[in-house]
Amino acid sequence: MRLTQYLRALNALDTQGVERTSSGVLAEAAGVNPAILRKDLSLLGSYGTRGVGYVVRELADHISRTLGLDQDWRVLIVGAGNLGRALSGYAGFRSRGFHVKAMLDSDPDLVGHRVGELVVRDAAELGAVVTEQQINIAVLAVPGAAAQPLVDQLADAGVKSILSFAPHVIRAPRGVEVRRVDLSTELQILAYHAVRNDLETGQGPLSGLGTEA
Amino acid sequence: MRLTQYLRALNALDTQGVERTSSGVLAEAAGVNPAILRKDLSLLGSYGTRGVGYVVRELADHISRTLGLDQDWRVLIVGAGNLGRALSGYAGFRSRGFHVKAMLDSDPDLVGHRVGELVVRDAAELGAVVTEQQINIAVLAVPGAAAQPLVDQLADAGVKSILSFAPHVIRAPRGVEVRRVDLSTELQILAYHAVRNDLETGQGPLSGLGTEA
DNA sequence: CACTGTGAATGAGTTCACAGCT
DNA sequence: AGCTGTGAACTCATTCACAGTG
Repeated sequence: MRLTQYLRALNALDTQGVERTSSGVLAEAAGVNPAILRKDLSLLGSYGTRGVGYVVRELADHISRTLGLDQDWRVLIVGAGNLGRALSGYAGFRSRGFHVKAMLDSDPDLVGHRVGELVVRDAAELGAVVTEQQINIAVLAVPGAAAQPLVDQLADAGVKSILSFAPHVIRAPRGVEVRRVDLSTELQILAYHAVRNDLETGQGPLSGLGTEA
Repeated sequence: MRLTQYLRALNALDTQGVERTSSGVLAEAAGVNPAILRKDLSLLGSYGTRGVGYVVRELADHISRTLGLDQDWRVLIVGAGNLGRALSGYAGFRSRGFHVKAMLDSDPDLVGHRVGELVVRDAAELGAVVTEQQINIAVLAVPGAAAQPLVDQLADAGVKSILSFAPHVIRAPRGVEVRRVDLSTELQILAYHAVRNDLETGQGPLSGLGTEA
């Protein structure tokens, strides 16, 4: 999503005290082509001023609202392993309106332990926790095989947005958005490119193949 | 990269004792269209048998080689915070040929501490560590602002593949592949979709906008 | 005869280029 | 004069549909 990049660039400009900017400058900062930036923004309904450009603060606010960053997101982390714990403390979340409200694990040895300000609760309580904490986003930091059942349970509990770190293809129930981040896959893609570059120096016959994870 | 998904699906089939498969079955398992799967595989030079299908093990090996998973990847993790530590212990890495060989941090309080089997070393030693440990992939788990200088240093040291978790747009030096995983961005994209679905139920006027992070 | 490999058709997303405001 | 907003051209990826083959 390019909007997030624009927002970052705008915030950077804002901190620097810049009040107005143009598609050229902003596109440069966000690392994209000016034309597509203008198209995105116009599509978004945002009004720049012809001959002048965009008002930084105004545009930033507008994008923030569009991204839903003005509302509070209540996050549940499932899996209290290393990754889950790292995520719960991740600074970038809080500052953008994402609040980690609860943490679950199925391992009895972990249940009851403190992680930061949270106490790990039993995965069996999933439904109750979602309701009680009014969770609207879940993050799965669990082994691959555990992911699908959890997604189904979360969907039943009414969670419509899930970010999964499990290395498994997931069937998302209707109306539920699942995004996957697979760390091994990211490294594999790097490895793949490294091999290609070493062997062929440049574009071999294999291009495309969906560069996305 | 779809190859990684095919490989996962193939390995799953292999463990189940399945010896042969078809583009239909495999595509289903990988969650893609059979046509593109065949196109990918043919492009890759792999030979299936018309009227029969693909030999699971053979194809899996072939893809593994193409992805460079038969060679050893020596990984350096920069940043020994929560995320860095979680990554260093991530089980999915080792099993796919990625070996974390060293860990750096610039915080003197962390330098010298053990993390798993590693001892955290000073970020100032970056060049030396890369050479000595023959690092070929680096993972950045550092605050946003620190990323760009580190990428430049890594590039100078000869590292050509970098995975960054820093929330910053990065200028990749020539010949260096940088992939970014931005956790906040992932959540923002989810939040964005959640808002859209709530308000408009379905495809509003805003589609496209580069669904990739 | 079933299933691969692939040219041709479609479609999505990006870039160009310029008309239209301010 | 300068910069946005946008139709039209283009590029790249995906899907269709079928000829070719074991």
